[in-house]
Amino acid sequence: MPTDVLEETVLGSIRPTSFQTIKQDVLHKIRAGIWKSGAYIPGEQELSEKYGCSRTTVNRALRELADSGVLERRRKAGTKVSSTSVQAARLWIPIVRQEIEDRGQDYGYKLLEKTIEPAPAAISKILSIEETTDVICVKCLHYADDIPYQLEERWLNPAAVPEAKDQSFDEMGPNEWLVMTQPVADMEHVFTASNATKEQAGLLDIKEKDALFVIERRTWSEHHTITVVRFFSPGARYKMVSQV
Amino acid sequence: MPTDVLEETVLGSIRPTSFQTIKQDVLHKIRAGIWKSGAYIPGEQELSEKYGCSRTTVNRALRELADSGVLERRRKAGTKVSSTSVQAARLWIPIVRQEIEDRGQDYGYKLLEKTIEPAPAAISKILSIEETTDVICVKCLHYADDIPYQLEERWLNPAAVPEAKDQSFDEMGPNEWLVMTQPVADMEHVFTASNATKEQAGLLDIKEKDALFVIERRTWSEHHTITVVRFFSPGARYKMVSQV
DNA sequence: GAGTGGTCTAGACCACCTG
DNA sequence: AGGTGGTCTAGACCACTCA
Repeated sequence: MPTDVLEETVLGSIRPTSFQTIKQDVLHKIRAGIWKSGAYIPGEQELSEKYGCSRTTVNRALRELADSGVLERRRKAGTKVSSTSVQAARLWIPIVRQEIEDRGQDYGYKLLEKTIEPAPAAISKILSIEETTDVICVKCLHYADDIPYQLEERWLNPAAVPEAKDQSFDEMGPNEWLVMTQPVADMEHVFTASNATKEQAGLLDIKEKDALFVIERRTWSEHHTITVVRFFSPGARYKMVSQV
Repeated sequence: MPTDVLEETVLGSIRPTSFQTIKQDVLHKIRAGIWKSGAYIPGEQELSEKYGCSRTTVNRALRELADSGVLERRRKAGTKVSSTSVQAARLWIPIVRQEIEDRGQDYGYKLLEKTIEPAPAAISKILSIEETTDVICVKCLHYADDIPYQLEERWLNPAAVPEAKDQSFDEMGPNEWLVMTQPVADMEHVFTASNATKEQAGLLDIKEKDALFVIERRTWSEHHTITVVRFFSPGARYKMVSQV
């Protein structure tokens, strides 16, 4: 057993080397420059001996590091420190109400419009339905401490959620309603920026052309595209944070 | 052994039930509404018997689903389907050059400015250094097919990367240089939107006040904040996609 | 062909939390 | 107090891919 591992054992706990300890140690070795970018690191077998634990434990540590883009692994070739800076970051996408309440602000909601109309060409394409089909269109506004926080424009596929037709969305936003009633589904997010239209500026109490942070979310269930929604938030007030 | 598992076995492979099969089956049950939002699902022990595999395998499947926010787990309480729509999405943050070349466009680079100057108050705070300390400031432009794609404003902490002082950044952008020479480190990303200043508009060949998608990235090594960088991209041309 | 990572097992102990 | 998930082990077989 090499001395540095022995030190770890003495300094650390008596419990067996955990995969988390190994993760930290690998990160340390990379950050300290001991294992350089692009270089191959020892195999699982060797590491398990050095750390004095089973290969399964080493495997979990290295696997998780590979999942987050720190390491690259290939059978037979081995494991190396990632040289590309393509990093996988974890992004938490909260529901609006929670986001606001978590910051200790009062959440407010106002329905602006709910209509059932034939899908515009662009929307029918996104929802993968015929152009003539009716879709439910909901526009609403979310407030933080009575200040407009986010504008929501949503199209719902009635074939996927027929109950939405009878839902007024007067009191509860479509987001919350969907979360409560619909099973968890696959999502795709597209982030971009746009200039506020005159209408958007009026609703959000900002100036026309002010920068908006735009989140477009598509949601699928087993057989349908459920909904597509765009959230517009004033860029001056909105930040989305991700940490690895 | 229950019939549905038997079916799986007959329809699928002869190999033992893998954690991936279980993940898919759990997702299916959730999407199909068999396991509803907020409801508790069977424990690992019970599931391992139903799937005819070891508890370890079930554990891995459920753990990964919990990691991505689909399930919530607590000891003793059990595992339930997430009721909040707080979803963890995986975000791939590529280096600019790769991003452009992956789309089959030509990558171009131009250094605008490289100075060494006392850190402005805002930057020294972010880099966790004294205000009087010198920092390296680099401004450069990235092109896709000769069209301005992204404006980069970077501050480097000389204490963390002394070699950066001697680097001209004439030919190679600081991003690529850092990736090649510095060990992988911890990162934080903040996404927001802003209006282009007159100067930014000129450089990016857009109109003043046009919406910009802004990525701010901070990078740490073991002992220092290495760098803080802001990437400005025209919102009309830039999209960042994340999928679970 | 052979070495690496990818996965599964059966069993075990433990930390945490709820009832 | 007891059940649940969290983790570790030792061993095994396999898939992939490099030389």
